[in-house]
Amino acid sequence: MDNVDRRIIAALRTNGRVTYADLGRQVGLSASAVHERVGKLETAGVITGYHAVVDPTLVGLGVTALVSIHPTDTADDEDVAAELAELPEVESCYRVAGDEAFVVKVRVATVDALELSLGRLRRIKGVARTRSTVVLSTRFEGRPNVSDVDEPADGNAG
Amino acid sequence: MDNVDRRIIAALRTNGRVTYADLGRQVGLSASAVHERVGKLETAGVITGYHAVVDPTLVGLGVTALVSIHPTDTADDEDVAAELAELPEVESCYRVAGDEAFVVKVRVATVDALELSLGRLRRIKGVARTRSTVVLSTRFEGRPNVSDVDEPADGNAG
DNA sequence: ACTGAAAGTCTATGTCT
DNA sequence: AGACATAGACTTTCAGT
Repeated sequence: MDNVDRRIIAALRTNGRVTYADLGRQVGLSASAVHERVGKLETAGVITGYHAVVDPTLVGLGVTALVSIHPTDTADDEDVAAELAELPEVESCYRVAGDEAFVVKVRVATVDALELSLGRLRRIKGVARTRSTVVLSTRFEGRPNVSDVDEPADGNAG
Repeated sequence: MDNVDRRIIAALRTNGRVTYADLGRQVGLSASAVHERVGKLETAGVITGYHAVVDPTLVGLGVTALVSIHPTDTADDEDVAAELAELPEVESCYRVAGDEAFVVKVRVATVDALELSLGRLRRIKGVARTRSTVVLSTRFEGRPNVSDVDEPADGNAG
């Protein structure tokens, strides 16, 4: 993982559909060299995928909520996580430190759908109670944190 | 927005680097037709971008925290949001209903860096206090919610 | 809105340095 | 690890329906 890799990653986080040829121009390598590096980054699990991002309101998912999930005394984390994964409206799922077991992000069409979803969440074995925070607006989301990538490539491959 | 569009979106959410030729095969259209549809979805703002997703631990960002930001009585939401946007470690920022003004997701390298980041957050004008929840593990994140897309295309363009 | 064709570009692989 | 060559695939545009 040298600076060239970091710049490739930054470029792909910014534009996941950039061509290898373009990437090569950006980092000063041939397309085939970039192709090889990206392949290795994918194989190594550094790059886990490429995804289109969609405006949720324009696809009928205008209601977002952050839901804290408090476990029962006898709850099994893995079982709870597995059941959360079954619910398509649960977009993200974090196991957290503190009173709650999980914090999940739920995305649904309407507040009615949110109510139904919360009902499903509460019915999961191991869930004692939930606490919902409705998102009024998403200022930004999933921004790439590309701190130290602006430097020129150093050429010293790792 | 017909079923074909929804299937195209679902495919691009799953694999943002899929080719138009492939997409065409998946939805039963020519590559040029798909190209045109995707262009329209982008122009309409339905598809807002394409991004590579990276394993945070493998790029030196192993510590994630969800931070509730409680405002002062005189806080200006927009100013606070603008200042949050300046901090690269703040990956997502939600304006929420309830006691807190914002919930943000912070991604940093170490707990020391988290402490520094929380200091920066608290120093923002309009921030009264913060409440941090450290993420122990991310079970899944940003999953596509593609509910009603498995049906065959109906061919009735909107 | 879609198809099909055509020109240019890119990918993916192999060889060589 | 990367450059270069290349065959096949893909993109992008345009005329036609």
